[in-house]
Amino acid sequence: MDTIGDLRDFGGADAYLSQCASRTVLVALANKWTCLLVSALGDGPVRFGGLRRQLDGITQKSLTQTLRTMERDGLVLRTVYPTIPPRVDYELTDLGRSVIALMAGIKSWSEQHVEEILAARERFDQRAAEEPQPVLPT
Amino acid sequence: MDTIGDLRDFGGADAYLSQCASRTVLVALANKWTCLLVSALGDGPVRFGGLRRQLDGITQKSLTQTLRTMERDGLVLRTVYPTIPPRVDYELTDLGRSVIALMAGIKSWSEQHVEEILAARERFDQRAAEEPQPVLPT
DNA sequence: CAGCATCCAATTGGATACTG
DNA sequence: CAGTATCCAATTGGATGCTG
Repeated sequence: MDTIGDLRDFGGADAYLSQCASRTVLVALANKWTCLLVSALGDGPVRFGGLRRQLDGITQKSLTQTLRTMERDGLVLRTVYPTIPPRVDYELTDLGRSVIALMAGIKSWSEQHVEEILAARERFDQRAAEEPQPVLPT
Repeated sequence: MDTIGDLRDFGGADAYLSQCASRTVLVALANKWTCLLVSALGDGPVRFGGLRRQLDGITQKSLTQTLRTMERDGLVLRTVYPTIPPRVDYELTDLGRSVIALMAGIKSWSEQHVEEILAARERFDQRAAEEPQPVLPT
């Protein structure tokens, strides 16, 4: 093994380092809307309105912003049909498709383990409430 | 197939729904620090200071907060040694270990595809700059 | 329909000071 | 060492109104 071989993963990128460009990629992926959008787009092209309905709770602003960022990052292809009223399709690029497994994985892990986590939260909050309070001078 | 069979994944949890508890789990996972912390804790117990050094750019406040949330969610086990000076170890629980693959996967995907994404960003910004500007009345 | 622009409230994040 | 507490700046997010 050569001396620097172990240090480099891929061209030396290391998301642990705040100045490494890969950190910006990780930040782009690691947020709820990107995760849910990649999952939703995993089945094929969807229109703006369709995504808005599927991602319950997202605002028009956040949807537009997240889609733009994903388009800029090369994850999403945006197709505008010059019809009236306008129609815009969004679909994953090859690059985008290569993250489906990870993003959909997070979504389904969340769904599979909700109960376990809710229980853990209750236990934690219960312990915290039972904890001896610092004595106050009476 | 029964009528509700297709609708339920796991007890009916669906992170697409804003009111579903699984959405809160997804939100907890889908952020940069949780992603990097799970990855960092994947190798075994680490002390607070060690994590702070490894996760370049994290503040003490964010580190404490994220670790507390993860502890509350049952992903992390916190062990305090009553020594002077104090020493605190953090390690993943079984539940936490079951997300390592996903979180570390995001980190390494980011590192593997940085260049591709940086190139996509440049192309996008280039196109945007070249776009015909709306005519202004002279 | 699929946006953009704007205003404003709320949450997040950093810097700093102090403690068992 | 491993925090807590606080203040304050910055970013995010929602609500609303308008447009090709």
